[in-house]
Amino acid sequence: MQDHIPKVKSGSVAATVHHIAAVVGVSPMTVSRALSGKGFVAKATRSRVLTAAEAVGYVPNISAKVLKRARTNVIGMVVTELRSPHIAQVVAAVSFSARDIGQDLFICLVDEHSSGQVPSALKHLMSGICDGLLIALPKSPELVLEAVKRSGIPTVLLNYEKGNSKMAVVRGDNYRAAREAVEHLLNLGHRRIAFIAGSSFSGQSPERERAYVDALVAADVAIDPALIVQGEFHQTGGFARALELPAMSDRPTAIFAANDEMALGVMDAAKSVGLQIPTDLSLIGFDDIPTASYVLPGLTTVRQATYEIADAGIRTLMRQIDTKTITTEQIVLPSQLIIRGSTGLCKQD
Amino acid sequence: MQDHIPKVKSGSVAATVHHIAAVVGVSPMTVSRALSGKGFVAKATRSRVLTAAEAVGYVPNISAKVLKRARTNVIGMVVTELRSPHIAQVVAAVSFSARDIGQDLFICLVDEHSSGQVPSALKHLMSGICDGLLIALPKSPELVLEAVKRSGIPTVLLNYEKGNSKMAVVRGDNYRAAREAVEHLLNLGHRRIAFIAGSSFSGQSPERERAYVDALVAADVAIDPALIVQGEFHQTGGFARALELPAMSDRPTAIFAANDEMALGVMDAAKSVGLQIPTDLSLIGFDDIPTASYVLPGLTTVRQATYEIADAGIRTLMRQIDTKTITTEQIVLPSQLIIRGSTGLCKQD
DNA sequence: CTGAAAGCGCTAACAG
DNA sequence: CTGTTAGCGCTTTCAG
Repeated sequence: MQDHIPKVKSGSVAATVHHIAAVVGVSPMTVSRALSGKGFVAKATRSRVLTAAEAVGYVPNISAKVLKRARTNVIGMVVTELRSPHIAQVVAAVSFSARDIGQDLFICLVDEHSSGQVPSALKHLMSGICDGLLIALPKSPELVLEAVKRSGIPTVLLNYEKGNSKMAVVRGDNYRAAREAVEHLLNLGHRRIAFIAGSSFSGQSPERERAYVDALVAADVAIDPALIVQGEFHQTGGFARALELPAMSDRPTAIFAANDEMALGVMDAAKSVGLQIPTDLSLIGFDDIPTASYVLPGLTTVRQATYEIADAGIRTLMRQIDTKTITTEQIVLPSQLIIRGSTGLCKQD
Repeated sequence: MQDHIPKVKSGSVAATVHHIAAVVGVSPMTVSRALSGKGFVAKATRSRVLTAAEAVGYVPNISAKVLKRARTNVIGMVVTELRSPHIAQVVAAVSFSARDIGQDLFICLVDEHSSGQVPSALKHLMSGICDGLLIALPKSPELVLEAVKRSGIPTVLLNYEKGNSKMAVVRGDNYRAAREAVEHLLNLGHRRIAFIAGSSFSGQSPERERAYVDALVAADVAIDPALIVQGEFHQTGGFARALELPAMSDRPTAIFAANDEMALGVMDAAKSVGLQIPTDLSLIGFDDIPTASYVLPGLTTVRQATYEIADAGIRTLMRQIDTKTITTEQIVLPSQLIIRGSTGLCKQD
């Protein structure tokens, strides 16, 4: 008595396994089997089903799958910012990696100021649509992470550098590369080196700052708190901080910015106050965003292994999904100091 | 005999209306009504339901809603590129607008080279999860648009400037503003003006080019095909084109680039070949990406009404969704010429 | 005001 | 190799 099968695929009504079954003259279950490739279906039957499915433009309804707790082959990604070139690169890389292994990616931009609430977009993402979640929140509130962990959905954190998250993390190395960057400046003779910090939420900037402090201490250079300033990861932040330079009594001869955008801000500010880079001021950024290699002089910076991070993130997530096991490994991929024209010998000896 | 109700919300099993119903001692239907606010529920009952829902951290299962063809309050957005600052701005703006009216946004990055296939991510987006679709494909293959149209899902195209799409479109003005930009150069005395085109897929660059041609013709300046080059909307494209300048027999005194990224590429290339901007070369871009106002000299450009476009796009889409009517209006929002330091008087008279 | 029934599209599990 | 049954979580419809 299955007479409530939708009539015919007409215009805006999507085809279902029932339609195809009716066309081919088999049961919906056979269609399902033929389409999924699981179980036994006669070759002839299968090809007829496949042809019919193609003809009606059949698209399986994810939601029905979700309800059956079946795999959706969709993974969700959560970010708080997309206008940052580096984050955009990470998202693009993840998107490519996902596609490579046949997974679709739904990206969600959640409000960084979500006052103690789990964003509803994230709730949606957790409600079964996705097989797993990739979280790249530069400002991850612990509360959100808690909620995700409790939900039990396979999750991997990207570029999150903080203790006790008890979730799998894949990130680029911050400390070692940042230390190398500062040592590069020290080797060039710089002693007055400023650090422009980003936001502290993801733990990345603090690690870079720790490396900065350690490198100076190891070189017997006293830490001057006046040289550690806040740039909030924005170009405007770097710009504003650099504009203050000429007024300083003993101005730094080099600046290490916690990301490239702030460094580019410094670069423009330097020009506007008449400081030549690298002659008057050496400059290092972090991330190696595309612009870093086009500006003049080229920006010395630290390149994170973005594609490798994305790939490892996806793979780690897929492993959790496939094995139905939540893991908590921490994968750290090395970053690399890229020396370009923005750093030079300190001439103020 | 509903004894197959899941026992208790335990850890990773999401709470359902049944759980809440069991806790409160009512039927699932009453819970549904209380939660949705539709239909009549005694005040006391409602508040008990709400309390219980809050307590167990209830999140409605979208997929179940989808299956019932109910509204999901999720809208999907499709883009082919996220690393372009302007597109990132558009996506961010759309995301904000969506949140403002209580809708969640799922963003999907689809492959621009999707060889004649409708990307599976898009299929998923169309399979009921979303109430509507916002499409901002700078390289929209008509095939994809066709598939979307056939599916009957409410859709709005963003910044798509091509005829016969038969879908609603919201976009920034290209022709008028581009013409104003070229006229600005003409007024400064420039006659040798080059145009660096972007890709032609979205129809935006061709419109800007048409404005360029018309402006020159109206000013009795002959069109020199050698001055119309292809930059593919990339910074590298603009950079490469500009590097060729010094070798030209009668090099242009001004360049109009179809977007800011190419213009910034030109800027860096100009520096590297020893051309001063605006002294030796005037430069105009398009989009007014954040960097445009930070570089030195500031980049003269055309600002698209990004937030207004996003807002109008969302509103147009919501109207379609709310009224269950597919519309095909074309909304064009004015763009604005922003004059900064990269354009100056032509000195080669 | 509340409940019961049914079914959205799909697929495990079981039965032929 | 194929079909039947049942049920995922929700809401529309109809009945109290």
